[in-house]
Amino acid sequence: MSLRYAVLTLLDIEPGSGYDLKRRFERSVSHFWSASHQQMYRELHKLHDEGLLDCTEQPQEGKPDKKIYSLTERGRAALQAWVQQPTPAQKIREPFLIQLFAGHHLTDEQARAAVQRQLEEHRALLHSYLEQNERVLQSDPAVQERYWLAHQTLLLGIEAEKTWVAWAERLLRRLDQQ
Amino acid sequence: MSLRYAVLTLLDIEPGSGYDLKRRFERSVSHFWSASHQQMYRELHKLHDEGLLDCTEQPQEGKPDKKIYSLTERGRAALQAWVQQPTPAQKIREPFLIQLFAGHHLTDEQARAAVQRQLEEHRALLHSYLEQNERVLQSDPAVQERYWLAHQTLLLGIEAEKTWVAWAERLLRRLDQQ
DNA sequence: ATTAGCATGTAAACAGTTACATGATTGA
DNA sequence: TCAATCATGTAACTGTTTACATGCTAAT
Repeated sequence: MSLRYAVLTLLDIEPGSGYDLKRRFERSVSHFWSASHQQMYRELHKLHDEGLLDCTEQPQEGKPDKKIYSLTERGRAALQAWVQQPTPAQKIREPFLIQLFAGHHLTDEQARAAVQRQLEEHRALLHSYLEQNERVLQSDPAVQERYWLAHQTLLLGIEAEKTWVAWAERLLRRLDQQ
Repeated sequence: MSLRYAVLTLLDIEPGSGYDLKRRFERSVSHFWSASHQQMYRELHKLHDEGLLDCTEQPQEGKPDKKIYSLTERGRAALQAWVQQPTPAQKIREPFLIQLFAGHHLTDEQARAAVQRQLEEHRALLHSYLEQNERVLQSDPAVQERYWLAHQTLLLGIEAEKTWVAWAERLLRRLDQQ
């Protein structure tokens, strides 16, 4: 149920096509949501059928037409109603931690390599969130003011990745000592 | 695909029934995996059909029979093979952060209440993980030694919840200043 | 020539949630 | 008597991933 509101939220900030949306998910909300382009298109069709989105086709030279979606009155009302509802914290599902939990099947060398891989992935995420943060801090102060709560989500993403990185580094040092 | 290996991992440590398993998920791996009892039973049937699990029925007085599952040779081999494979980091999906991202639809008072609710949930999680940790630290040192990597996952859970709590508290102070 | 990016979609498989169903025991 | 715990299951639905499909442009 949350994907639809993630879609409505981004289109509320700025209208766009399914393709646009996919990229904006990757660039601006990947620290708390992700979705494939198939999910986008399906959700956009559904929301359009339900009258929460308007759609205007925009012809382009040498490229397929773009279908630009934007919120209708009802769409904005639906988003506003949902935003005010309590939401339970998401359950975590982290396959890598299952592997560590079954870690007595690993040699120290294998464990080291696995942790090292995760460390690199999380360092890369941290790096990209920090870059995003720099971009936000250099943007129009009036926009920053308007979306300051949205910005807090990025700060949480940064803190979460720092936590992962620190944990993985500590674990690697331990594995090295053995 | 990961649920099956989570199930195999727990049954590898100690055989048990679907019901047992459900409780053990809640008590010992809830910081990185969760599943409903329906998922357990379905997965157990599948794994049994595929020959990765043995099943022996254990009659009980005044209670329904228990079906005790344990790993077969092939089950152990399948787990060991999977544990050694690289796994990509899980994508995050946190509905509450969508709500904050659309936070310009909230009054300060509504935002405060929402953050407060999350803070309480994460404090409760932190508390329960710390309790789990105490139990681990008071258990048999030989067992602690054997499962020290598994224990690392709990330490990450604790750090992650501390990060959430600290973030939410900072955000609340900010909202109060407004 | 090949790869990457733009742009949209269908179909099938897999995973997860919610609701319903049964039936016994134990404790408040 | 009512709720909780033990113990297992079916059915329907919703959500997510993976594979396949088309076709154009721009850069290497």
